[in-house]
Amino acid sequence: MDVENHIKSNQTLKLHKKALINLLITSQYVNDRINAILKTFGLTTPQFNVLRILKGQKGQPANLSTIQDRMISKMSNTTRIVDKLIEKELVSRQICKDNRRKIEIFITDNGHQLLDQVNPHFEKEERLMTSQLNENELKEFYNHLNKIRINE
Amino acid sequence: MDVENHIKSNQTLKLHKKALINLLITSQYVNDRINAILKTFGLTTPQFNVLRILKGQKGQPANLSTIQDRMISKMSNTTRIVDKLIEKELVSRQICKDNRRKIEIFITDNGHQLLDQVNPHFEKEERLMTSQLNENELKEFYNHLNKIRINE
DNA sequence: CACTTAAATTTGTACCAACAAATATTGTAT
DNA sequence: ATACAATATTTGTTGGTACAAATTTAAGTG
Repeated sequence: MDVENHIKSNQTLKLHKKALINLLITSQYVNDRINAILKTFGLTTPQFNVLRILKGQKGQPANLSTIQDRMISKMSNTTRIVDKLIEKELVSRQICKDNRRKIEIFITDNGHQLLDQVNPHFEKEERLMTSQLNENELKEFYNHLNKIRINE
Repeated sequence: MDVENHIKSNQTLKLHKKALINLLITSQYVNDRINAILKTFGLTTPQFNVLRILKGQKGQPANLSTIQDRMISKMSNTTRIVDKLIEKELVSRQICKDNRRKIEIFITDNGHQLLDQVNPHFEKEERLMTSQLNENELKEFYNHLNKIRINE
């Protein structure tokens, strides 16, 4: 669907505006598709991301700052996301012996099992959403995105 | 910044994954920049969007369904966004005479004045964020986004 | 008119984000 | 050792999102 149609605009927008609006609409679309999958497993996107980060630790624990560093959206409340995961027994938390300010977070066996269930669906959806773009187009798209964040 | 670096991934990701993650990171970036501007005027993004939609009505009122239709993210709670704007006296609400189920929302003079103040800053930021892409690249970028939403 | 269905909005709940302030622990300087 | 700064996490508050259920009013049917 065209952007003007999507937001039901009655004026003709400049291309750079349309591109930015399309970026927001499309990321919303991607988020919605991902949410729909995760929801069937009782997970939210940030919860899933925390689990993936912990899995990436390969047995090593992570403290909250580390998790926060690796999140796509650097938000401030990893504590409360982890709380939810602990309720579901997907992760566990213990105070770091060396530095009692730090909290070590582990993924549990339950957590691993849930990830293994979710991942095939997740990756299928990722492939589907990018299936209309060939390698060259993906590369272009990637570079264009980088140019928007040029002043980051 | 590269995507792997951004999420501190230690594995090499496939291009289609990197592109999708970059999409989410970049839309987050755009949202953050926009929020930063609106915040100095005491507005949130959805509040600003509702104001813009009402301005686009050119004197005509809008009901809640209309506003919702034109929002970038079609969320369910226009009522509460409008409540915030009424508190700030940027919009007013009155029950439609013809159909008392419908609520007519108007932008106030205050609302217009605030929009006139915000818009130059907003448009400057839009131009800045797209300044590294020429017209042809913007067109490509726009088309690539559409291809991701192909199954919409 | 009574009854049912549909439309438009409101309300409730659970979760997340942004921000600021509070708390707890460690490190450092004198 | 005491005071102070830095680090890591937690907590409180406001605003937003998604979803479902409730409410209100309008419209249609016998």
